[in-house]
Amino acid sequence: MPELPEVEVSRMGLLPHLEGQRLVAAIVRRADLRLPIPQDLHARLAGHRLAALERRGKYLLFHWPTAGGWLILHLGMSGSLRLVAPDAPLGKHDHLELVFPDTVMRFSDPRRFGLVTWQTGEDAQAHPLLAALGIEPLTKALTPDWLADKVKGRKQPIKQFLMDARIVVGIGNIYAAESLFRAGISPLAPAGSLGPEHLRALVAAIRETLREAIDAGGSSVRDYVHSDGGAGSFQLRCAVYGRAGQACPRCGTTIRQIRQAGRSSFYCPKCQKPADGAR
DNA sequence: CGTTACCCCTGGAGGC
DNA sequence: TGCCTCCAGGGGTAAC
Repeated sequence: MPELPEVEVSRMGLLPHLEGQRLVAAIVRRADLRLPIPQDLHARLAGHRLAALERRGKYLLFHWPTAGGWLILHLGMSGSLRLVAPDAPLGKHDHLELVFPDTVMRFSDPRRFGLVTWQTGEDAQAHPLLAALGIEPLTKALTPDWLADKVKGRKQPIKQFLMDARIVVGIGNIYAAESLFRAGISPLAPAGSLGPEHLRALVAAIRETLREAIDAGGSSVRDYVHSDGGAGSFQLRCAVYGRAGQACPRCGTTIRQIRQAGRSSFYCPKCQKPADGAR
């Protein structure tokens, strides 16, 4: 479920409840995720205040300055975070609990592709998993010119290129599909084949798609906290993703599903042209 | 170097 | 009801 917008919505939902709170206990229920959850989290963090909750790509960064570092969390494919009452029944896949005086944050992740780790020091980005990450798509770093330089000579299909976190972070399978639809570009188009017009449209499309998804989630943050459903309780209406066989909302042509690098892609063969001819 | 294939894991959906 | 297969919004690593 979680791409950049879902992670950002999680961050926004947690922030007002957790920022400045003193940790009472950290309880590891099951440690064997993609990386083992450190067993010494409680010893490290108990009694310390959470000073900030930031996001880098799809990673959430919990800053504990007085404990000397950052708790880094990734939701993987199936992870979610909830705030619950201390006596709420424990879920089958609740692997980590951060207990605060008034609430408990629970990290649930059925598939265990997520991770929790610790980075000592002032700079969370120094962690090996973060050090090589690409730019944030919602900052001014993402421009058509910057993208033009990156796609130069690349034959890789633009869909896979967009999902490469070493280039741009946060764009997963859904928002890659939706952004390309909005920009009128085929997911099959070689990245290097896109001209200035396409790149301008693509940059705008990525920004709008992610921003709208965050706004859609933000409006239901209240549902996210203290309820079931987690950060997935909001859903941006998709134009093409998951809509194979249905009519394109723009032109009515049947939406097509293909497979690229092992992932499903959805697109309108009429609205989304291979390279030239898109608008 | 760029790009693809495979792997980690559980659960839900659909066919038989 | 059960068993089987396929699929899932991530991403690191090995291999071509």
